[in-house]
Amino acid sequence: MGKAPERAQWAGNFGEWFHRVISEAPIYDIRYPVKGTGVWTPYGFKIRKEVVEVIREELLKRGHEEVLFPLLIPEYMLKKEAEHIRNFEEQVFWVTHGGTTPLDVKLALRPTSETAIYPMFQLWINAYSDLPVKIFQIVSVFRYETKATKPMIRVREVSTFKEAHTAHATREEAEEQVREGVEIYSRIFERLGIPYVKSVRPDWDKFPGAEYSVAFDTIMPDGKVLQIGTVHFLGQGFSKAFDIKYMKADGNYEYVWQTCYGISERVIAALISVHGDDHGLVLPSRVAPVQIVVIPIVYKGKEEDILSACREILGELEKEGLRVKLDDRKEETPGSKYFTWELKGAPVRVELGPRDLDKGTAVLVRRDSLEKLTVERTRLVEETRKLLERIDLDLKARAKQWLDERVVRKENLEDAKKVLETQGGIVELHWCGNTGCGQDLETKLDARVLGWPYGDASGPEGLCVNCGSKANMIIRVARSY
RNA sequence: GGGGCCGUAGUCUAGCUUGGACUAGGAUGCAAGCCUGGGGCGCUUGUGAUCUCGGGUUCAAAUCCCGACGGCCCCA
Repeated sequence: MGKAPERAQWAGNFGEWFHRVISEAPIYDIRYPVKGTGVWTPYGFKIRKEVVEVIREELLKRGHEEVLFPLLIPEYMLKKEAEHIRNFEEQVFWVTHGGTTPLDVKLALRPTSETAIYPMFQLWINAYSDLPVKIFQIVSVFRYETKATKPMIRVREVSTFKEAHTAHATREEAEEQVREGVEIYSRIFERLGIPYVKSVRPDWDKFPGAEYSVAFDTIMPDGKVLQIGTVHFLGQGFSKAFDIKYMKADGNYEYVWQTCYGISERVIAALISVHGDDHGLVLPSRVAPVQIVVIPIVYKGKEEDILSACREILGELEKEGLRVKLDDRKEETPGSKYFTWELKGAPVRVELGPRDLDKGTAVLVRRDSLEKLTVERTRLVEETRKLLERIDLDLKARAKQWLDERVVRKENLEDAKKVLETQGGIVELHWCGNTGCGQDLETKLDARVLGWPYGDASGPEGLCVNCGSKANMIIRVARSY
C-alpha cells in the first residue's frame, strides 16, 4: 500500500502485458474474425475519442479544416503517381465486384488518401487566392499487411487515421508548413505526455512520392521503437502527376507545393504503453474517461451515511466539469474495486469510509504512485484538481526520463549492437551519409535506420562507424515495430 | 522473402507423443445466496466447449494426415 506498482511485467513481457491490458480494461477486442482488425469497446472508444479530440483541437487551432473523402479510389487515380503506387501496390485491398458483376474499373480501399484528395485539389485550386489549402480527415484506411499483425500497432484496417493535406504557392511556404506540422505533432504528443524523438528519415525509407519525411518515434517498454507520426514534404511530385496548378500574379501557371502528415491509433498504443505499469493503465487526465473514481467504504449499518456523502462528492466534482464515477456496486469489495480502476487507469481515487466521515476528511490516492493523501472534506475539490495536475506532470516527466535514458551515443558497431540487444532503445552513431553504407549498417546491426535528428542535420566531426570514412552526421538506429 | 510453433467454455489452460475408460479435467470469469467490507476474503449452488472450420485415414479422432482461417515466434 502506498507503494508504486512495479513495471516488471510491463518491461519484461511487454507483448503479454499489452494484450492483457487492452483486453481486460477493456479497450480493444481482437477477436473479430478478420485478421488485422479489432473492435473499440466502449471504454476504449472513450479514450480514443479524447485522443482524437486533442488532435483535432491542435489542427483546427492552426487553420486546418476538417473534411471527409470517399473510401473508394478508382484504379486509374491510385496509379497516377508512379513511385507512390509502386510502394503501395502489394498492400491494396480491391473491390472488384458489384454484386456478381465484375466492375469495369476496379476500386481500391484507400491505403491513404493522396490519390483521392489531389484530383479534387485540381478542381478547387485555380489561382493564388485559393492558396494555401489546409485540410484533414480522420478515417479508416486499409493495408493488406503480409507480416504478422499486432493490435493497434500493425493492422489491416487502420481505424483511426488522421491525415492532413496542404497545398502552397511556393517551396518556402510548403517547407514552412512542414515545420508547422512538426510543431502541431509535438504539441499533441506533449499534451498526451508521450515522449518522442524527431528524425528525418533516410531516403530509402521516406514516404513513397515524398521529397523527404520527418518522423516521430517513441520507445516502447520492450525497447523497440514505434513510429507514431510522420510529416512529409511532397514537393511538386503529386501536383505534377495530378496537374494541380494555380495562376500566379504574372499570369503564368505554377504547380502547387504540397505536404501531408499522418497520425494513427498507434498514438493510443503508445499512450497506453509509455505510462502503464504492472497494475495496468495509467492515463493522463486529459484522456481518462474517468478522471476520479469514488469508492465508498461501506460498513454495516452505516451504508446510507457513507453513500450519501459519496454522492455529494460526486456532485461537487462533476460541477467542476470533471469526469467522475461513483462505484457503488454492492457485490464488490473495496479491494476489488481498487484493482478494477487501477487496471482502467483512473488517475485519482477517492476513498470515503466511516473514519473519514467522523473526522470530516477523505482519502485521495494517486494511480501512478499509489500514494495516499488525507484531505479535509471541505478542500476536496481543490486538492483533487491540484493532484490531477501534479500527476499529469509526473507522468510526463517519468516517461520522458525513461526515453532519455534509452537514447545513447556509441562510437562503434559492437557497442551499438550490444545496446540494441540488451536494453534496446535508440543508438546514435557517426555516419558518412552514404545510402549503401546506411543499408549495410541496418543489416549488420539487424536494426532500422530511423534517420538523423530533425533540425540538426550536421553532427560533430568524426569517422563513420561502418565504413570509416569522414562522417559529419549523426544517425539513429533502433529495432522497431 | 525463408523457417518454426500454436488453435480445447468469456479468458488462461490439462489431455495430443503411444487414437479407445473423455460423460473432455482445472483455474478464472459469469449468475444466485450466505458471510464480509480501509487492497483481489471465504463458503455453497449453478452456468458455460458439437475440442477453430472443411475434408481425409480408421471399427473408433480433441489426439494422425491435407487444406483454409486465425494467432505467435525466429532468421535474412
